[in-house]
Amino acid sequence: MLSAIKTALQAPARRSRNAPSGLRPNAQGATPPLSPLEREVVGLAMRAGQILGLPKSVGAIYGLLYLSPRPLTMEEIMERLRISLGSASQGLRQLRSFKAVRPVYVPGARREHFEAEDQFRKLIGNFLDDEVNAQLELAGEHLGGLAKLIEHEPAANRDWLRQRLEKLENVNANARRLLALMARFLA
Amino acid sequence: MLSAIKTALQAPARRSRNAPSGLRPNAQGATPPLSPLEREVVGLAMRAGQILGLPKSVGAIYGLLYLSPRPLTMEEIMERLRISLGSASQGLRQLRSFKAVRPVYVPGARREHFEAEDQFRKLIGNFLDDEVNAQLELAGEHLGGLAKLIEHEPAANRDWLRQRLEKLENVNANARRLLALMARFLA
DNA sequence: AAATCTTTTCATTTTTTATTGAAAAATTTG
DNA sequence: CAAATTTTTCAATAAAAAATGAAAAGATTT
Repeated sequence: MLSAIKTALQAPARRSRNAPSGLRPNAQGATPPLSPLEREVVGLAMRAGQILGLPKSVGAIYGLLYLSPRPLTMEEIMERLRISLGSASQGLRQLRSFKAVRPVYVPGARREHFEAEDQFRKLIGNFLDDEVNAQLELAGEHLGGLAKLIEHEPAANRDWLRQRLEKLENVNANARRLLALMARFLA
Repeated sequence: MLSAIKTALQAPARRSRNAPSGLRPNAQGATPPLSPLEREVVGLAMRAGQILGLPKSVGAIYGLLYLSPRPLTMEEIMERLRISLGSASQGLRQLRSFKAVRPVYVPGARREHFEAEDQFRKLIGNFLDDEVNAQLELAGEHLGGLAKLIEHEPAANRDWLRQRLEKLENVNANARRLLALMARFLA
């Protein structure tokens, strides 16, 4: 686990005196450590994200924003989670890419602020579309080309292999149906 | 990617002369390289497995067995996929643990033989039960304890935080419903 | 348009995960 | 029950993934 986040999650560590490199300290001054509630929710989001194959820092950012009553800047995110500039930037980019997080206009603020999408329907819908469906289609295309490779197999196996490939195609088709069912459930 | 599997997938490489360490050469003699069809299906299984968070070698083993008209021994799996003893042993263990592969009795054979479970209903059902459901329950337990942490938050935020936590609990409940729906679809 | 501030990029470093293979354990055979 | 064979375990290594932070690029202000 990212040791900085581990630290942020476990120890109510005191904030380091030095500003993170390349950015000047937040105007407000001290960044408070994560509260117990925040630690829990950030941890939860990290685990949930990992199931979907996201880096821990990405889940952590989402968790922090989800529990924040006001939009946060990238700098605040960095400081509170104790992650680097690069992680914060890339994590936010990834979260924006599937609309789990959106930039919000904050009047008079120079820095960009972010807030979490809290409609999980949308979140999950996007994920199913972008990730799962894409994979299914890719697999479907591959499967199409396989039948003709059977000719290169020993004659004795061909019928059996044909059955197996057919079964794979059924699975693909059923997976699409299941996906559609899930989409309906979410709507 | 595991370079040996990469090799096995791409080059119709000639079998190495030396027997793999610790095992004497297969009685039948030469192990044929993967056929084009096998290469495709093994690759497909690797990718599918990765979506579920499995190591590539595990997906590869399943793919090879899925396309094999007869049960294979661990040694045959090692040789054909060109993976190590340890990977084969651990991969088979993992596959057996969620019943994607089962040992088959082959009369007169000393070595254990394996075949792939080809009923994807069962496979997916097991996966949903063991992995997804377990995670949901874990998350559910965590969520239960969070409400009392709200007391430690600034009073001004408490109502808002309560709403957010409530939403999370709804999501958890809905996810369970969705899981039940999927189970019904599979049956 | 120079200076200042903010964000992105990306080569390097760190961390995590997967693989290997020798040794230990278990099993089977004679 | 000893020898031979097969399977599992696990410490070491290799490969892959994530995080870091300095430098480049992009904005905004004065």
